[in-house]
Amino acid sequence: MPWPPFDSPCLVPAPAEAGPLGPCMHCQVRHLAICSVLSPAEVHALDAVAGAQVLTPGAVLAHQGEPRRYVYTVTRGALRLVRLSADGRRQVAGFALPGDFVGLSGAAVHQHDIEALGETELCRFSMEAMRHLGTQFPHLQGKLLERACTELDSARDQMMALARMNPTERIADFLLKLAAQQARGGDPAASVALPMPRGDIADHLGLTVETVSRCLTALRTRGLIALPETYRVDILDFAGLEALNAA
Amino acid sequence: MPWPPFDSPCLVPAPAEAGPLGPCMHCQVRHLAICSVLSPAEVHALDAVAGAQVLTPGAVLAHQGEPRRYVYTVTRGALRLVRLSADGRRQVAGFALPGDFVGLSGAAVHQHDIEALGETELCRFSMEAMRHLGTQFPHLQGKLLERACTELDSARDQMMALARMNPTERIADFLLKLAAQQARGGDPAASVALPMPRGDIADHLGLTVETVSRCLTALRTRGLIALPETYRVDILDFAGLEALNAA
DNA sequence: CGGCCAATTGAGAGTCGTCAAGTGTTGTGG
DNA sequence: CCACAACACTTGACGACTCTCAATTGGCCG
Repeated sequence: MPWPPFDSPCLVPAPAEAGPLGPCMHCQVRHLAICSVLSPAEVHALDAVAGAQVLTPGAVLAHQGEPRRYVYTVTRGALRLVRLSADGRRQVAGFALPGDFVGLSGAAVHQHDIEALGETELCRFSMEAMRHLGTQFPHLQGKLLERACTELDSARDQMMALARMNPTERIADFLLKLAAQQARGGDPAASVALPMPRGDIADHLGLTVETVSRCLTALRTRGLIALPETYRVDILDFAGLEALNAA
Repeated sequence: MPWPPFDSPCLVPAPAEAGPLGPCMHCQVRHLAICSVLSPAEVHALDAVAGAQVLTPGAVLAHQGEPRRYVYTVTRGALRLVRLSADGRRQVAGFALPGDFVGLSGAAVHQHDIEALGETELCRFSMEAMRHLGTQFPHLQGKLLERACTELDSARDQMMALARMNPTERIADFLLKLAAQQARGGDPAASVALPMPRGDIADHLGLTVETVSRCLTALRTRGLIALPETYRVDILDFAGLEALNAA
């Protein structure tokens, strides 16, 4: 089984301030990414056009170049966004964890392959329905804009990492971001699950598998992290990792 | 005078399909980036909250960390967005040319220094006014979302370039993008102005000044470009350049 | 128990960054 | 009007770092 294990469902609890809204009738989880500040009427309208979907490990949700028809929120598992160039070079644009929204793009066709890491559950919305809801509820569109801007900020962050950090710094930066992403606003946990194989990390950070492995070993040797399992990292020294990428 | 020359005002004509709208009363140019599909009422409302601003070469429009109060459209000249890390590493996140919109970000404070390359003219909108207009005209918010998504796509493009292309390919990619950006939808011109010094190109592409210089020389030697002036590149072989970055 | 795949570890080579010198242009001051 | 100084760009030599290639280890499943 080449796929990393998913022993925990990774269900993210809804924030308390979301109010007394029930969970989505389809995926049984709030659409955290876009709903946490919406009104009950808006959440209900979203639920009405949502559909649940389950992916087996390695399943491909969308292919590069296909017309885009849906957007998604991840409710369990994880996705990777992969771009392949004509000559075979591979770039992992990012990973979507529970609570993340997938599908913010200005293009009419998919810019990436979207693939499931482990068993993954999604909530699906047709883009047409989203457009309709957007005109009906300006608040929803404002929320989407906010989210797009946040994504833009983190994309620029990643550019800085790729352009100016050495491999060890990129790994440290990646681990800290992953911890924060999994914590979803709460305190980052010291033990971070790596839902993706080394090759995906490498292609995400512009490195090779060997370099990723060497850097992880180096961080472990320096006492900053521990590697209890292949697909798990324990962060022993947050400050030490942060000091590496003096952004 | 360390600043690249700006002999042409770079004023971009409004697209014909924009309809019979007059130019902005402040900057005398349509706010192309956001107005081209807006209604007359919306454009008028935008004009009413706009203010013109002129920057001298090297002037700093905003500092990293300052609270964000305005968003801008560039109408003449060019801007660069610069991020400096604590240990002095420099990253140029991007360049804004006439017609570009500056200020899409989810953060409350500026993530970059914004500096003028050559003499530059802007049209300025307070973020508060934009928010107000957004609720008043959902169409405007939709247009901003669309634009944010486009920016997101190009940011991911840039990540691919930084992660997986060698220096020569990055330069080729950069020149083609710059040509397209200056053409604004029309056919890219064979002669491309470089409003920025070599150091900015280097910090934009994650390279050093020396490497940028060597790669430009290499492209010239291979007959793909000509360098009639320091701050101008003639593209002699579009297909050849595109073949380099087989994305 | 053996095969398969991913991850790790090691050795060698190529590329790009660093340091240094040289070239060209611009603007200033004699 | 010319000389010089300042600055950016270019070119060259060298070295470090990361990629490539190869072998080994480790875990999971048949």
